Amino acid sequence: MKSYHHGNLKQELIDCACRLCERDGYTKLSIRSLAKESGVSQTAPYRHFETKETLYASVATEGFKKLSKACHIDADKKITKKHLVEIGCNYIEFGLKNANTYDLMFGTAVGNFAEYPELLESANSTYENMRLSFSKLASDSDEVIAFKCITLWSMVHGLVGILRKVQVVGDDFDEGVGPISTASVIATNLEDHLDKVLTGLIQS
Amino acid sequence: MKSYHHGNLKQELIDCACRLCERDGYTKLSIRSLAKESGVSQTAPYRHFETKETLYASVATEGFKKLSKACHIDADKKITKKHLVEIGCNYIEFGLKNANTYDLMFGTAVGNFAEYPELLESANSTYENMRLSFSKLASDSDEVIAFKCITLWSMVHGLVGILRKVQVVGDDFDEGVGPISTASVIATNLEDHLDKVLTGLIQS
DNA sequence: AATTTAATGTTAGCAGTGTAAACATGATAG
DNA sequence: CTATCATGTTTACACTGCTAACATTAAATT
Repeated sequence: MKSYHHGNLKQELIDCACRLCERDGYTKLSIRSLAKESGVSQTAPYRHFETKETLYASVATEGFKKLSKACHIDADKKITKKHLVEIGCNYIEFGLKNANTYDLMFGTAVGNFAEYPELLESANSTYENMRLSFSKLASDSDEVIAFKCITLWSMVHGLVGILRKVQVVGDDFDEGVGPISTASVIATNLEDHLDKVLTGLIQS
Repeated sequence: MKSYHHGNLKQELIDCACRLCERDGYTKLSIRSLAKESGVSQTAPYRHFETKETLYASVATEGFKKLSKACHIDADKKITKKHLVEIGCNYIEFGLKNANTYDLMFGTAVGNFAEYPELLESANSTYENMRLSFSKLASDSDEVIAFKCITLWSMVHGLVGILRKVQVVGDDFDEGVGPISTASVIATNLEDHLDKVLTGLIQS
């Protein structure tokens, strides 16, 4: 009883892609399998996504929207260092819990964000979130605020990458004081850790 | 006049893979093109690399060796904060100049380092370099040293990722005080930046 | 030195991929 | 009611990773 036209294919493809991407990693995602999953012919997705990269861009856009939401602090409240720590924690938590999507968002799968306006906007809004919070924390110049944003962002981004990678780097010489145990300690005391590194940053 | 047996195929494949990987990114690397480039049949590489991931692992191993070398500080000298800054700078410089190889080393192309002993060793030696330097900087416990390593590593790793990504994130609202200009400022004043963030870390 | 064995190469072929071109269907605008 | 256009299908091409069966030659064993 299914009709020739699907009706809502694009959104269904995106949803499905997000799911499969997070489950198996974006490398394992194929347009054909996606089409099959949606009960549609192999090339139907091409009516909605010019290339595979366009599909990637859509998945990444969804990712940035979720990340933005996860890092959003209610704007009415007064912002304190604690809030910044919370943002950082939420960011890292997102990166660790949505590792495969995170790879797509920050890897090279989508080469040039500027080619995908929605992706650009969602990515920038993540930054804008952070910018706003810093601007409410202290009356810094725009330059200083941007500097603090980039610094915090690179810190939490780096932690996501290293915390993930360390798990995979072998425990030959760990013995409770090596990188793995240490990473695990950091991961379970994220707030403390971020508080520490943020203190220096905010005072600067 | 070429003989049936190549003689040095494995090494030539690795070298060639490193070159192509850095030039075009590891996604564009195919075993078949690699074989053609080395003047050998499509499936000859399979005598030396069980799967494509094994080849990736070899390229990543080379990458970690180079990274280790780039971050090596002569062990005889007394280590100062300046040396740590230099290590960080060299690390970041490597990441930015060998971006595609860096992706392979820190992405998910090679799932489990433990399956590739040489990769494991070369990756760990990068860490070990850092560990040694920190241990010569101050008489901290092994735990504290490991903590400082992970923190520094995540900082420089994060900077590599963000500095690269920001270039690609659109400049709609940059106007000289946005993320792009800021990232560029940080990139051209890496030493200052690392000095700043390291000061807090070392004192902790 | 002759012969067996193992390492390294080739050929042929399968299943899967991204993508383009030509065609089919049906919702919608005139 | 009809023409148009968005959306779907079929077919096809060039490419991929990888396997199996076979060829060649270097190395080990007798």
